[in-house]
Amino acid sequence: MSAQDISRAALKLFAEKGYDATTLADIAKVIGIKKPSIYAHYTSKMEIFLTVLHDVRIDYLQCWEKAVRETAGLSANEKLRNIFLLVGNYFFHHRDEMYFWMRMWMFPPTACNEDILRLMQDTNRKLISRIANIFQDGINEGIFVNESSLELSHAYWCMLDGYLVRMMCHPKFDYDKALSIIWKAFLVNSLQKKR
Amino acid sequence: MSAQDISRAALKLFAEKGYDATTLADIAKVIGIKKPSIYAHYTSKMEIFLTVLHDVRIDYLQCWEKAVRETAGLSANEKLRNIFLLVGNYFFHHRDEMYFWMRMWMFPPTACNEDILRLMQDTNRKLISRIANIFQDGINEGIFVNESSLELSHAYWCMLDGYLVRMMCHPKFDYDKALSIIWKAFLVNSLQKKR
DNA sequence: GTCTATATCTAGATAGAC
DNA sequence: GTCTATCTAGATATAGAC
Repeated sequence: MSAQDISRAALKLFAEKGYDATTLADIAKVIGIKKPSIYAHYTSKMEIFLTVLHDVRIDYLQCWEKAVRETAGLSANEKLRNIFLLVGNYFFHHRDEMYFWMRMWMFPPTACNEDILRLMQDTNRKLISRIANIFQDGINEGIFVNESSLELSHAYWCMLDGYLVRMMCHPKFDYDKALSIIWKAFLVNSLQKKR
Repeated sequence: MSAQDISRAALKLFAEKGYDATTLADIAKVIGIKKPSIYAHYTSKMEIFLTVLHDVRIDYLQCWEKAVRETAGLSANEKLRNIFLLVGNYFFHHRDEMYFWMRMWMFPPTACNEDILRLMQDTNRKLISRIANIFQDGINEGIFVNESSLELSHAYWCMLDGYLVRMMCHPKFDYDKALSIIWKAFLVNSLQKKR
């Protein structure tokens, strides 16, 4: 039994039920040990949570690095479309991470201190900037209409967050078909300059 | 002291901290009574929650009725834009209701039974249908491209949910400016038939 | 590292006086 | 309707044996 076995089980439970509703007994039961044994690996419940958060955050950021790398040669428009697709696909195949991340982002446990909340804000702000920069490139190249790139990024993130919300709350909905329509509705035509 | 004083205080706390992290002592303290006095008005914590949920749901649905009524004479395109605006505006001025509703929608308390979860699903499904019907009208009138109206509604709801997520998580962002850009990005041009 | 036993605390809920 | 006092259950966390 390793610390990682515990954090993996904890991720699943924190994602499903949230921090407050998950007990150490729940976690212990999943991996087949008793509650006090957890303290041989972690000093507190919060330490488990922070470990999970750290891991989920790192993986999520790596997904972004990968997405940016893979779309490096594309036009601004295609970059945006493919990053949307890659990030959406990442969470589609990492449901626990999605639930955990979104829960933490929107409704963090009250036990979290200011530093952790700030980390979440900073992390998301940086990702918003990344998208804004791509929009700015597109504007500079004359592909997009000249709007504030930050506001455009927020519009993009509305779509992305909304898409994740639908993945979480409408498990049956046809996410592939929806994705193509969402993208068609959002960006394919509307923000591009008329020629 | 009335049952409504209690449910009002509970709404605020449930919205901020969630069901699990809110204690009856918290609620009692806000309205200046002791914990056991609550039981003169409610039989359990869950009953308070269900009362709050009922009230928030009714108000939210009334907001929709009003939005539909006020946009009755408009074109499909203008209907969609104005409903988005009216619903967004409602939650902008009813922050507690927004946090409560979104929290319940995405991450309901584990103590909620199946009936309650189904009620949430049904409520949201109906609202999605409403938007789909407006899209269908627009398609029939030749205003919109001929895509599945249900999928178009999901795209619309991505924007709306994403917009609410930003209201919750980016309290400082300029929601008016964002709204106009979001709408421009989303629907003004892209789904309308080229003439 | 894992266990049993236990300490400590806090929650929801009840009893009964006023 | 509100209070004090209390019950009961379940939570995090610790002590100490193996």
